[in-house]
Amino acid sequence: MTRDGDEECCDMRGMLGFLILFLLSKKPMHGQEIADELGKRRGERPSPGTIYPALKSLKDAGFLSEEEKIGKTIIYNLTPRGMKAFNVAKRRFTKTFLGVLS
Amino acid sequence: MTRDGDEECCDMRGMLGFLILFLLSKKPMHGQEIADELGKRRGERPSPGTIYPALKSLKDAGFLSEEEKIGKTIIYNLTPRGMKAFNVAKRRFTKTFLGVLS
DNA sequence: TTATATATATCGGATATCCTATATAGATAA
DNA sequence: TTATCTATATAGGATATCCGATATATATAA
Repeated sequence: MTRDGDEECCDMRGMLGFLILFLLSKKPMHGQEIADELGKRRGERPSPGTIYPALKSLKDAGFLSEEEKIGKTIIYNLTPRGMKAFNVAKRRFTKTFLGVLS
Repeated sequence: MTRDGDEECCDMRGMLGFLILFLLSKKPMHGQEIADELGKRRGERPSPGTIYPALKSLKDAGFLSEEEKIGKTIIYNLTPRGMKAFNVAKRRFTKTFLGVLS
């Protein structure tokens, strides 16, 4: 149910990996923590079926390491390689969206 | 050919419509002009098969109007509705990526 | 006129992205 | 022990997104 001023546009898919790298560049977090933070930011919380495959994919790429494991809870951290990848992506992001944030 | 520090990550798909609305919120432009600007920003210029369907989709949604037509060149403009949609999306963008820039 | 360059248009499909549904395992409470 | 909650895991599939190939029309140059 969308009112007249609330036209939907631009669902901003494709940014999930970037956002995960960004969040982990601030501090190590576990999956649910990341999902919570994304929920606050985007207004929509990614489901387990979204967040865990994304984490696995980033881990397989060598961007994340499992820093600590408490029971079932896995705390992820950026690897040096992940940090580099994020910095490259951030530069691109900055250039691409220059001027959007007034 | 990617060197070690240039690990690819996060291709930022899904932002094309948003970027088009952003560019047109600055000034009316035609398709190739938009493609040029995106090429400069992202480092990759969208092909005709990418940009024109995107423009059509935004036009069909009522976000764009054809301001002027010179020969084959169509200059697009945001409609009031497109402006509203962009502002909503921008608010979401800002909240989502808070802290990423610097 | 003919050739070339530019701008737009669209189909069909490859791929990426994400979600639903489901499952498993550890922690904790009853 | 049993039940419940939380965190993680993954298959399968729906959808979105984009690109290559191709076509058309206009303007311009030779």
